Parts: sequence; structure tokens; C-alpha cells
Amino acid sequence: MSKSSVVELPVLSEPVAPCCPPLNERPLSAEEAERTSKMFKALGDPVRLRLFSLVASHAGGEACVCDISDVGVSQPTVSHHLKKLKDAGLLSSERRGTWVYYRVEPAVLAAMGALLTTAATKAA
Amino acid sequence: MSKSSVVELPVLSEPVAPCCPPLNERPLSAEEAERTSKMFKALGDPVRLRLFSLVASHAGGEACVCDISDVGVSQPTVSHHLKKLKDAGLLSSERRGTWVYYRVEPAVLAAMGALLTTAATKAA
DNA sequence: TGTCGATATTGACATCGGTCGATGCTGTGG
DNA sequence: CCACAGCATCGACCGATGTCAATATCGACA
Repeated sequence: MSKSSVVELPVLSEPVAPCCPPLNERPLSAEEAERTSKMFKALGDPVRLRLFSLVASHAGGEACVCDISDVGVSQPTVSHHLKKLKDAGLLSSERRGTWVYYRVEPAVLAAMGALLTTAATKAA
Repeated sequence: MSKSSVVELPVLSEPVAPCCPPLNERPLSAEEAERTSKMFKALGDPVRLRLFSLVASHAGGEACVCDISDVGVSQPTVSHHLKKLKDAGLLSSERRGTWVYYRVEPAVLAAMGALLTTAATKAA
């Protein structure tokens, strides 16, 4: 395994799921905000949001890149955005033969949702 | 009322709440993604996320700018970010004498949360 | 081994966006 | 009417980011 390999991305090694308390429980610290804002930023681009929605709505909760590449930008750009979503912890990828499949990370998604839903409920 | 007034921001005049289906129900259209990504982008900056959290966690669900200005950036920058949060429909503002108060928009927040929570639940 | 299809990476470019100092606007109180 | 405080706007700077063409990598299949 000394040859090439992909050196195990460190971004996925630590648990990203239980990131922060609800947004209205207490003010976020600078560090918490730094971490959490990255996830929101990942969905803050229309192309990425479409790609994410394409993966999330695809049968089986996963999709090959070739299935979701039709969003109006070039292939490198699609790859770039998928990488960003992966780095943010929202997607994971797996190579299967010729194709690479992406699937959503439910835990992270749920954490983000809880952040907002709880805050909205309490604020109402 | 011809004098000054604030001319009723058009961004808040149309219902922003039921923006989109859950992210895994069907692929978002380009237009939907364009609209929805703006809300996520608004929370995709650490300073804005802290400001939003400060407002949301403040007593009464609202806060004077002077109460939340201590986030490590200059006063114009705070004002700039609050404007962005307001433009995204996440906050509303009201002038009361010398001070301006910001409060969260629960409906929009809940809509964003539902977008994520439903998707996470179904995906799990 | 060599070619081909699928995806990732690189490098360059233009635009976007966060930041600040300076300044303007709007109430308050003297 | 004037000075001051709170907040917004302006203009400029500069790093971040979305985009593409070109190229590299990786696996499948002759």
C-alpha cells in the first residue's frame, strides 16, 4: 500500500454530526460558528444544492456521478462541487468499478435540520 | 408619509416560507435552487451565523444591534451582515427610537429545517 | 499492454464577497 | 439649533470562489 492510494481524508475521520446546540439556545462561539457555517456554506451555492438534491432524491439514496452531471456546468465543475459537499461532510463517495457513487450523510443533515427546527419552534 | 419612511422592503412582501420540497423528494429546479441557496448562503458565514445565533438566543427573540455587536468585526461590517440576513428573509428589523431591533423569522427558519430534517429522516 | 470511458486534478481567469475607514442619516437631549 | 450616539451606506482593497480547458488518474476490456 505504499504505491499510490488516497491517504484517507482527515476531514471525515472526526465525528461531524453533533456539531452544535440549537441556534437560539445560546450564542455560538467563534469556533462553533466557524465549523457550522461551513456546512451551510456548502449548500449555499445553487449548483451544489441541485447536485445534493439530485443525490438525495435518487433511488437508493445514492447516485452515480454520471446520473447527476446534467446541471448546466462542465464536468470538472461538477467534480469540484461534489468534492466540496464531501469535504463539508454532507456526502460520502465510493468507487464501484468505473463509476463513483455519492450518497447523503443522514446524521449531518439531521444535525443541521435540528439546529434550525428547534430554533424555529422555540422562537415561534 | 412622503417624507422618509422605509418603503416596505419587497423581499419580505412575498411569502418566503414554503420555498421548496424536501431535498430528497425530487431534484430541485435551477430556479428553486437559486432561491433556496440564498438562505443557506446567508448562514454560510461564521460572523453571520454568530449574529443570527445572538439574535435568536436573546431574550424575547429580538436584540438591539448594540447588544450583539461584539463579534470581533467593525460596526459597518456588523451592519453589512445584518442587512444580508435581512435580505435573505431570516431576520426582520424595526427602529425604536435610537436603537434598531432585529428578530428572527420563525417561518423561514422552520422551512429550512424541514428541508433538511425530512430529507435526513427519509434517507436514514 | 494499450485504448477508452468515467472521474479527478491542475492552472488560469473573472467575479464575488468580507472587511475596513470615512461619511451620511436619524433620533435624542441639551 | 446643535452636538452627540446608534446605525447605515459608500468606496476601496484583496482574498475566496465558481468556472472552464487541458490534462492526469483509474478501472475495464480488448
